[in-house]
Order: sequence, then structure tokens, then C-alpha cells
Amino acid sequence: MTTKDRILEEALRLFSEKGYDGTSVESIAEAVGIKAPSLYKHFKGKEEILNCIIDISEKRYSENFGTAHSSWELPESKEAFIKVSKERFRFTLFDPNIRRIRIFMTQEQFRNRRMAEITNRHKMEDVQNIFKKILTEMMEAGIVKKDDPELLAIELASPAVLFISKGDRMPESREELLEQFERHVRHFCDVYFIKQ
Amino acid sequence: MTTKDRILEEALRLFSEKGYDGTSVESIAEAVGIKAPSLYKHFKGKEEILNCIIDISEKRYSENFGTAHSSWELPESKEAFIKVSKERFRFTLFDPNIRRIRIFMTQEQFRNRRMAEITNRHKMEDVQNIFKKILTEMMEAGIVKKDDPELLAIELASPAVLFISKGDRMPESREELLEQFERHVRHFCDVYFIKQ
DNA sequence: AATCCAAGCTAACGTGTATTAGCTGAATGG
DNA sequence: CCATTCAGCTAATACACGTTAGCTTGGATT
Repeated sequence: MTTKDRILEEALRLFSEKGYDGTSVESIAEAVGIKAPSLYKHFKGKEEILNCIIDISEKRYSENFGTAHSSWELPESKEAFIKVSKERFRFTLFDPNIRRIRIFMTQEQFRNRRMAEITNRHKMEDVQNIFKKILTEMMEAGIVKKDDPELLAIELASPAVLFISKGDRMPESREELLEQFERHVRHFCDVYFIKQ
Repeated sequence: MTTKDRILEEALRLFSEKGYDGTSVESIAEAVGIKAPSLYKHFKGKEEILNCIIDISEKRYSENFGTAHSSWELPESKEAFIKVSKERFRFTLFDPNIRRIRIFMTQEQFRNRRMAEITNRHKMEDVQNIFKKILTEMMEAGIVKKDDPELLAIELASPAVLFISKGDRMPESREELLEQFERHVRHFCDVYFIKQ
């Protein structure tokens, strides 16, 4: 791992913990194990670090949630659907990289137009498009009742978003949130899946 | 309105726009129309201003959403329920004071334990308790199908939270969000209300 | 072996920020 | 009518932060 990558890693960690304005260039350098002026051999300044992190955030997010890359195989049954949903939810909730990006985005979205757009693309488009796609396919396969897949995607996704936010705020509640999420998905299945 | 109140008002506005660390004492003073040192006649320092604002946030939130103060009359029909939900949603989405507090809280929750707890009490308890109460009553009144009111409260509330977050991020989309919210509530009624 | 460059360092600068000291004038109260 | 208090002001302080200049060094290149 290069020094440049280590700088970006530590900067993201610090930004997510203290915010951009609350993080000094010196503290980033210290976390990396170099002196502040050495940082300028790799980046023009603090703002360039920020922009690189935004780039990374955008990339990692689209890798993990973009419709293109996201290859869920179609769940064949209610239990398969619950299992794969839970795995996905657990990963999103616990993965430290995704988590740091999410917390950082949550804080920075109001002062950075690009950050607002990325946050939005993620929460309002990517997540819902994944669910929309799966739900559409499951409707066609006769597993889920025919309905507006866009609306159902929101019904399915938004409690997850709420739980994830709580998990970021209070990490100690994450195990409990997994259970809450399962209850929600099971309920969703009870309502919208075709009984066999 | 006293100077002290004006300071708190402008500080909240600036904190919500630029964050706590991004707001200087001088800029608060300037917004109020005084010089920075005069601020110290009213507050011990920047941090005391922050704490006062947190107090205010907590108070305003519990005034608006606390179970105790919240007096919804029980909606008698589906349309009445949709109407009152929409009004409430519109208010929450547009009211500038509530909005500033919410945006400020969203940013500060990760660096301030108290802020995390207030955010949580609001999003995870207050909002859901209101809906839980109404839904329970409507189940007893034979308007809504019998089900777990706690779960249904989440199904009803979480898309609203998602829409509100988007509205804070991109205010220009708020009118559209009102329509999306109505679609969600109508769908909710279709699924959970007893047909007449 | 001589040269070069990347990546670190120390020292220093300029700016911005939170806060304090101490003055002033106007209202308040005995 | 004088004393006090309040709420503003200017000037100044101390420090932190982002950034630049310029030196050093060790490994790669020629």
C-alpha cells in the first residue's frame, strides 16, 4: 500500500469521525506516520484530499450498489429472498469502509453539491433500482404479487435505510437492528409474496 | 426578541449551513449585527452556544413530535388519514426551524453523544410512537386490519424519513416528494385498511 | 561512479479564530 | 443626582492551521 493510499485511508477515517473542518492536515499526517509538509508531496492541499475521497466514495458505492455491477441471482423462494437480503444488509451495516464513506457523506452532503448528488444517487436511485429490478423479476416469475415495483422498492428499502442510519449513530445496537430488519423483510414477504 | 435569542437563531442557521466547525464566532456576531467580543457578554464561549442550541433542538422536537404533546385526533376514514398525514408531512418538510434543527442534527450526531441520542429518540422513538398510537387506535376502531402496530409504524414512517432526508439535501425536489409521499400513504391504506 | 528524483524532514510564514482586557456610554435605581 | 450595571466597542493575545521554502537522504538510472 502506497503512502498516498494510506493518506486517503486515514483521511477518510478522520473525516468520518471528526468531519472535514474538524480534521487538521497535521492529524492526518500523524495518523499516517509522517509530518504534515510531506503530505504536500502527494496532494496539492487539503481540498484535493477531499476531492479524491469523494471520487473513491463514488466508485466504491457504485461497485457495491450500482445496478450494473450488482449481480443478485434471483431468489427462488421466500426464505432464499430473506437470506440474501439479510446477508446484504449485514454487509452494508458492518463493513467498515462502506460505513466510513456513508457517515462522511451524511455529514458533508449539505456543504458539497457533489456529495449531495452522490448521496442521492445512492439512497434514492441505486438502492431502489436494485430492489425494483429484483421485484420486477420476481413478479414475472410468479413469486411476488403484481404491483408497482417502484413503490414496493421504496416500501422494502426505506426501513433498511432507517436501520442503517441508526446503526451508524449507535453501533452498539447493530445486532438488534439485524433482527428488526429480518422482522421487516418477513412481514414484507407475508404481504406481497404469493402464498404457496 | 433579545440579543441572546438572536444569537441562538443565527448560530443555528449558520451551524446548519456550514457545520459547527465551519462556523466562526465572528460570522455569528456579524449575522446578529454586533462584534464578536460582545457575544461573550451573553455566552461563555462557542461551546455554550452549541449546548444551548442542542437544548433548544431537544425542546422544539419534543414539542412537535413528542407523544405527550402530540394530539392528533383519530382519523375516521382513509381520506381523513391521508389528509392529516400529508399536512403533517408538509409541515415537517417545509418548516424552516424544524428543518434547520434536523440538518444540524444530521451533521453533528457523530461527534456529539447527546446529539446522537436526541436524533435517535426522534427518528426511532417519537415518530414511531405517534404512528403506533394512531394505528393501535385505528385497529381498535375497526378501520385498520389487526396487525403488529410497531411493525406497521415502521412501514408507514420510514419512507417519510427517507423523503424528508432527500428534501433536506435537495430542497428543489420537495413538491415532488409530497406526491411521492401521498402515493406511499395511499398504498399503505390499500394494503392495511379494512375495505368498506 | 555520478546524477537525479522521490519523499521525507525542519523552520517559518501568514492567516484566521477563540477569547480576554479594558474602555465607553446609556439606561436603571436609590 | 450620582452609582451601578449592562451591553456594546477596540485592541490585543495566543494559538492552531494550511501551506511554502529549502535542506537531506537513499535508492534508481545512466
